[in-house]
Amino acid sequence: MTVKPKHESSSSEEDIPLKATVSNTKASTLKKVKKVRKVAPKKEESSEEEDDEALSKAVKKRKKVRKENASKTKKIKIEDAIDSKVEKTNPDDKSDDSDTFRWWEQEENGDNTVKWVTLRHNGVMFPPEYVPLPSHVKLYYDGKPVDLPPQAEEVAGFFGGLLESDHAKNPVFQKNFFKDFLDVLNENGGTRNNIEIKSFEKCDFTKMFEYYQLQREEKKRLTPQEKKLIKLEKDKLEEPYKFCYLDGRKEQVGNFKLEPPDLFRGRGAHPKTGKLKRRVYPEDIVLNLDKDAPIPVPPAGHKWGEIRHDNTVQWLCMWRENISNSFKYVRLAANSSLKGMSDYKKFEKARELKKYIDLIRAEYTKNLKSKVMLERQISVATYLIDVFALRAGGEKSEDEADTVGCCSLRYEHVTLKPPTTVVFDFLGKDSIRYYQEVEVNKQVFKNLSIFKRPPKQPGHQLFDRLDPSILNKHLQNYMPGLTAKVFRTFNASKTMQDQLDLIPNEGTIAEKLMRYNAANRKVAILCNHQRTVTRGHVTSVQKATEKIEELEWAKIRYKKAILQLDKSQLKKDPNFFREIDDLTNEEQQAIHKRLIEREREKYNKKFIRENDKRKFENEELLPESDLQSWLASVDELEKQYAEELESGIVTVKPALQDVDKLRSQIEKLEQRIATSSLQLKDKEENSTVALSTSKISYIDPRLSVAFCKKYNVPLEKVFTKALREKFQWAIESADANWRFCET
DNA sequence: AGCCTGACTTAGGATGCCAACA
DNA sequence: TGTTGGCATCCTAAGTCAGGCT
Repeated sequence: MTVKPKHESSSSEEDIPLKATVSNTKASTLKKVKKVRKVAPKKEESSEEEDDEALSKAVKKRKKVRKENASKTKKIKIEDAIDSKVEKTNPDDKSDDSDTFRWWEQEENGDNTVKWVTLRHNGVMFPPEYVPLPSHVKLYYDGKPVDLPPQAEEVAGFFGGLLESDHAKNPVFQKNFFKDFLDVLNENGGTRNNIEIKSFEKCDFTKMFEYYQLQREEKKRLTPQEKKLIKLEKDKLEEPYKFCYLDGRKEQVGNFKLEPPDLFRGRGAHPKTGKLKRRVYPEDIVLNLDKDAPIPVPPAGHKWGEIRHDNTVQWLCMWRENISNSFKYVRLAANSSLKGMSDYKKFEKARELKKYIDLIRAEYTKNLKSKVMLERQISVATYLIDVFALRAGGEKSEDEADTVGCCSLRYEHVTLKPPTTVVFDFLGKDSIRYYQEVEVNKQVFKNLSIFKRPPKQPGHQLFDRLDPSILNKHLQNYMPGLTAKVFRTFNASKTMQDQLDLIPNEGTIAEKLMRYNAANRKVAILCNHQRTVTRGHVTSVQKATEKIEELEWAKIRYKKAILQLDKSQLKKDPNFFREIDDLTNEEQQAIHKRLIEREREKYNKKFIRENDKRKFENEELLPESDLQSWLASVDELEKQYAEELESGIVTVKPALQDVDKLRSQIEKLEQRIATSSLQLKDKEENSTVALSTSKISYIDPRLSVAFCKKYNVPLEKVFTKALREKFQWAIESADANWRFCET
């Protein structure tokens, strides 16, 4: 799992003398960490109340809406209706290439507010209804099988499915799950065989877990044809929801599937993790379509919550979720024109920053010494956002994970080491740790120490005068539309461009690609884009390390062999033999053991496989003696190695009893060691860095397009199919000389 | 003027698939 | 010829930020 250090704040508080007067920070004005939310007092407490309130509100609204819309709903077969309405420009052409709306070739249209004129779609795809488990699969309580009502069984099953995951071991997750589970159980009349469930500890979900495992395996075992058939079926069901018509053009919908009910999997130390995310019904859903659009037919026996005709937004459907009472949307896919246009605008905005960045940097550097505390804070914050690509850092409520960004940094997140070293250590978005020990501008250092002066202490806001909206308002003074996040985009793309500029236009495609990825990695590190190490990472690193050790061992062994043939070599080239005693006896022994072990395994496997094959083909089986003789040869080798270790004299194949031959073997081994080491290093460095996020969101795609054109690298080597679709606008508009900004 | 909601982008983990490899 | 590891895709959580409301 990701590192989540709640490290002690080392209080290395140097009192830095300061010339400029700073407005006094009274303890009373300090924002406390855990600010009591500034919401209406009732909202505070119990989640049941909250849910009830939200529910009844929603119900009222729904009723109102239903009344309003009752007359509107026409029962038309929606698909036909949509298709008949659409005048296709090229009716027979199925290739989506010519279907695509090349908005980037159009005159730029300044109006942002109206997103479409017509919008038609089939609503959202509902998840299947719950299918109760077979009667032999049950939750056990205190050793006894429990008869649960299906609604409660479903919730128990959610937990059962996660049994071996970290979530299920998290006490907060358990507690939240158990409470919601009991609620559902009680709402549905309790257990049906009079077992009273009281304690989580007495619940045994293993039967459920095993059942899901079994199902999964069965699914895997299906023949390719069966799998294909199932997929075909699935595609057919999804088809109507995959596309919508936006201004008459067929466009892909992104998340056309409703989120199924589940246990909420909050990230980091989320207080609500494990709570039941309840099933969403048509009555919960608001549809957004144009006024004349046919209304999709809701599932039988149901009605839509509301029909809206708001062409200033880009969503198709929306509903409120019950975990934090916020909205979820069905929206267009990444390859759609609307998404493409906003993406384009995002990067153009970032490029525009280039025109102002020098001035902004000069000003914040100057204002680091401002007499006004707020200005100092703005300057330091802007500096941190600009130099270290921090996020804005809005305030969070108590029922979310405790994570911070720039403006919400607290005393304990920043450690100062004079003269100018700063250690950042905090949990950012998604509870990803940001840990950096960096050198900062002298005045920034001074200011940070002022921001940390008593009476401030751990828990207090570093920037007590600042929040993202103040900061953003300040930034707008420089450039319209400038906000904190623009700096991240700007610096990421700028970094990428600078890094790509350093790559020589030579070598193989593989080499160029490696360098492209190295540039990408620089950006990812700047943005602190991390990933958890994959399941097999530790073992695979170990394997690779052992492999290198073995190559080293083989190399040393050959060097010894050379000396056995010709002692005078040592004098001629002592450096070459320097490493000859590098491996201790224990290390050699360990290597021997691995090599021997592997040999044995190899023969054992070979024997089994060979006989399996023969059995299948009705041939005579190999006698056990064959295996024994193979293994005997391994025993022989083992003995040989042991003797070598004892005597220090190595035995090499007769063919290699020659100094020159040995030398050329050694050279080959050295090559292999070099490549393997490089690969290992790459693997290690990449194990915690996620390259994809910056590629998808921060690096102007035109940089990659220009790189590919200029360096003759096929585009599909750097952009997956999905990315090529998403960035079609960039692919078609950037040439080999395109620049993000002048350097 | 601050607060909160709504709508949008950005994010890492889970899952599924395919190709490289033994 | 099955395994495995790496990558693409799917999924949805978690941010940012504007604007409307009190």
